[in-house]
Amino acid sequence: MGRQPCCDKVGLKKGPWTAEEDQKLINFILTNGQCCWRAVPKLAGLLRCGKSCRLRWTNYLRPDLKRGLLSEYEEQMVIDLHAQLGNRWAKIASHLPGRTDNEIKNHWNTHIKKKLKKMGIDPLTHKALSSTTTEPQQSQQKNQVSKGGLKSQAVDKSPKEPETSLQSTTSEEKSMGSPLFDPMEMMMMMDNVDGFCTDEVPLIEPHEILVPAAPSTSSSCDSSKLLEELQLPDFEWPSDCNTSSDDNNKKKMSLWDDDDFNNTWGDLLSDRSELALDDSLSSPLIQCPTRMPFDQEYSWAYI
DNA sequence: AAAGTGTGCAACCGCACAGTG
DNA sequence: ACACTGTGCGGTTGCACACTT
Repeated sequence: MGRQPCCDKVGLKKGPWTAEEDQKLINFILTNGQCCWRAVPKLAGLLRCGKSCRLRWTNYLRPDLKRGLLSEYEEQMVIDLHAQLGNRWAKIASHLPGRTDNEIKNHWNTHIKKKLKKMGIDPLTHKALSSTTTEPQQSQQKNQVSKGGLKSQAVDKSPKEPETSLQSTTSEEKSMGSPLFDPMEMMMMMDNVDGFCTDEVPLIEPHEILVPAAPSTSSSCDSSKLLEELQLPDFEWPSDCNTSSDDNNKKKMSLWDDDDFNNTWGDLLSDRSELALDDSLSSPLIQCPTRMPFDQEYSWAYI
């Protein structure tokens, strides 16, 4: 049985989102919270399909996203989780607050894969490359299931596991390999704090979207603050984004320049008045130094 | 400086699952 | 049980930018 397209594609815009579209989507979600995605484009005045709106929001506009390259710690976590879970990016992402499956998937394909190969490790099996050529690729079979197969095979045929962090990690998964650290333990700890797993992210209501009253006096890319708030264990972030050896990273991290950040939300909030937003929305927003992921190009300059 | 090539990432596509009537 | 809708997920693509020649 063929599925109907998620939306009528006639007349719908595709390709990169414009600043204006972003603004519309943000304003809509700030006003209404996340609701039925199919209805979002219509209600928000966007010529996009709902799916595209959801993707844009979850991968780029969501206020709880971190930006910038993954830290070494996060990278190691991804590698380890991948060894256990395979290409279940969403699940992996659920263990890395502020990271999206798309981001992790991209990072895996562009960075980690190469890194592992360079180290002589097969990124599919997580075993030494020399040994993978002769051994039956159990791990690969488990992890690298053809399109759509992942869900239809053992992984998700079992009764739906509670998607709560590593609680869903099966004993079988746990028995596989020997992680460099114990993500289970890590996740248990994380679950005990106010952090979240993307699996568990509730629908965001307008009053739940938090906006910083003022940027931190330190560099806004000082993720350690955020980590402190989350009370994550022994999470070492670069104290300054300039410590990154990667110029590209520097550039991206600098997108979180205090000024930009301040202007971003300040402008947004001032703009929102034009949309006749409920004033009650404004005050609770000014609460928490949550970061918004807008990049240089957009940086709300259009506001 | 220009052309060619490589890289990274945002976005799209299509499938599967869950929920509902 | 079935049809249908909405959503989530993973794979893939295309483009912009960086780098090299």
